Amino acid sequence: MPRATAAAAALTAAQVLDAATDAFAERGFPAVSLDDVAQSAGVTRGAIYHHFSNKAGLFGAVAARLQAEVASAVVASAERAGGDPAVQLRAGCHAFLDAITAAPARRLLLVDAPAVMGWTQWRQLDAKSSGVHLREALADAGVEIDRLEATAALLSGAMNEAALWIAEQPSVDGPREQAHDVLDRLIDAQLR
Amino acid sequence: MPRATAAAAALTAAQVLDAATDAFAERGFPAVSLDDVAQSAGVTRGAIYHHFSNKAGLFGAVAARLQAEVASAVVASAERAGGDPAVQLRAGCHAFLDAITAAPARRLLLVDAPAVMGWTQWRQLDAKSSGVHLREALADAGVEIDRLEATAALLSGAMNEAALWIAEQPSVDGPREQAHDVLDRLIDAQLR
DNA sequence: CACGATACATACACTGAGTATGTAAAACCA
DNA sequence: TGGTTTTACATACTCAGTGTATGTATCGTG
Repeated sequence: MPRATAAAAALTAAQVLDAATDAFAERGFPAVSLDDVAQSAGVTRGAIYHHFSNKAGLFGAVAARLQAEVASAVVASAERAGGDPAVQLRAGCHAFLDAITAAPARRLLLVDAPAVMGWTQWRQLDAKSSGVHLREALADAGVEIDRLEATAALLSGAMNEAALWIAEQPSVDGPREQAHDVLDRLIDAQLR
Repeated sequence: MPRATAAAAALTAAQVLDAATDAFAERGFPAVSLDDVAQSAGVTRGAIYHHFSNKAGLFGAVAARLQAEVASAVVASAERAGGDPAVQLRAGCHAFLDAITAAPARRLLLVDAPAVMGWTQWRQLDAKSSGVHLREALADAGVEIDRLEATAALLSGAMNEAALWIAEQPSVDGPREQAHDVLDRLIDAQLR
C-alpha cells in the first residue's frame, strides 16, 4: 500500500538509511543483503531501489552521513579549543580519533568504505568533511604549502589506523592513552 | 585429463595464484569471478576449489605472497643500511613505502585485503612479515616499550595512506619526495 | 476529475559462489 | 603386476542475492 506524500517518502528513505547503517556497521557490507535491510526497515527491495541507485549507492549514503557526523564532532571540539592554531589542531585531531573510534563508524568508514566506494572516491568524501578542516588547521599552524597535502594524508592515515588499533586491543582506555600520546608526537613533528 | 604428480599439482596451484594475483590487482576482489581466474589459468573452478578453500582463501594466499615480497624488500634495504639503528629504521620505512607503492601490491594489500580478510586477520598477516621488523627497529632505535605498539600502528597507517596518496597524484615523483620528507619528520618525532 | 508523476510492491532474469558427484591418472601395496 | 586407495582435477547442480522490468495505488495538478 504505497503512500505517496513527500514527507512519507522521505521517512521511508530515512528508515532504510537507518536500517542499512545498523546492518552494515554490525555485519559488514558483503554480509548484508538488501533483503535484510528492506525487512528490518519494513519495506521491500523495490523501495530501496527507488530511493538509492544500488547497494553501493545505499552504502555511500550511509557512509556520507556518518562521515558528516564525525566531522561535526571534530569542528565542535576545535571551536571549543580557542584561538591558538596549534592548540586547535591538536584538539581537532584528538576529537577525530575519539569520534571515529566510537561504535558504528569505525569498521564501516575505515575498512569497508574504501573497498566499496573505491579509495579515490572515499578520499574525496573525506576531503569534503574532515579533510578540509585538517588541512586548514595544519596551514594555520604553520605547515608549509608544499608539504601540506602529504602531511594531511600521512596524519590522516595514522589516525585511522590508530582507531582500528585501539578497537582491537582487549582493554580500551590504556591503548587510547597511548595512541593519543603518540599522535601528539606526530603532530608536534609537523610544527617545526 | 587430470595429471597427478605432486610437481604438476604444485604447478597448477601456482598458475592459479598468478592468475588470481593479476586479476585481483587489476580489477579488485569483488569484480573478479573465480570463473575468470580459472579461465586465465587454463583450468576449471574445480581445480581452484581443490587447492584453496574458497574465494577469500585464494585471496588470502595472494595477499600473503605479496606481503612477503614487500617484507623481503624492506629487510634487504635495512640490512644494506648498516649498523646504526636510527638509520636502519629510516631505511626500512622508506623501502616499505617504495615497495608498497609499486604496482600490484597497493590496492590489493591496502584496500581490498582489510575488507576481505577482516582488519584483525590482515593485521596479523602484516605483523608476521613487515610488522615484526618495524617494531624491532623502533625498539632498537630507542622507543620505549609502553608506546611501542601504538607507535608501530600509527607509523604503519601513515605509510599505507602515503602509498595510496602518492598513487593518486597526477605526477608521481614530486609527491613521492613530499611523502618521504613528511615520513622522516614522523620517524624523527619518535626518537625523542 | 481525468491525467501524469511519484512511491512503492511484485515478479523475473541472470550471475556467481559453493557443493556434490564423477573420473582418470598416479601412488601404494600384496 | 594386478587390484585398491588416494590425489587432482572436471562436470553438474543448487541456491542466494543483485539488478531490472513491470504492475499498481496514491498524490499533486491543471
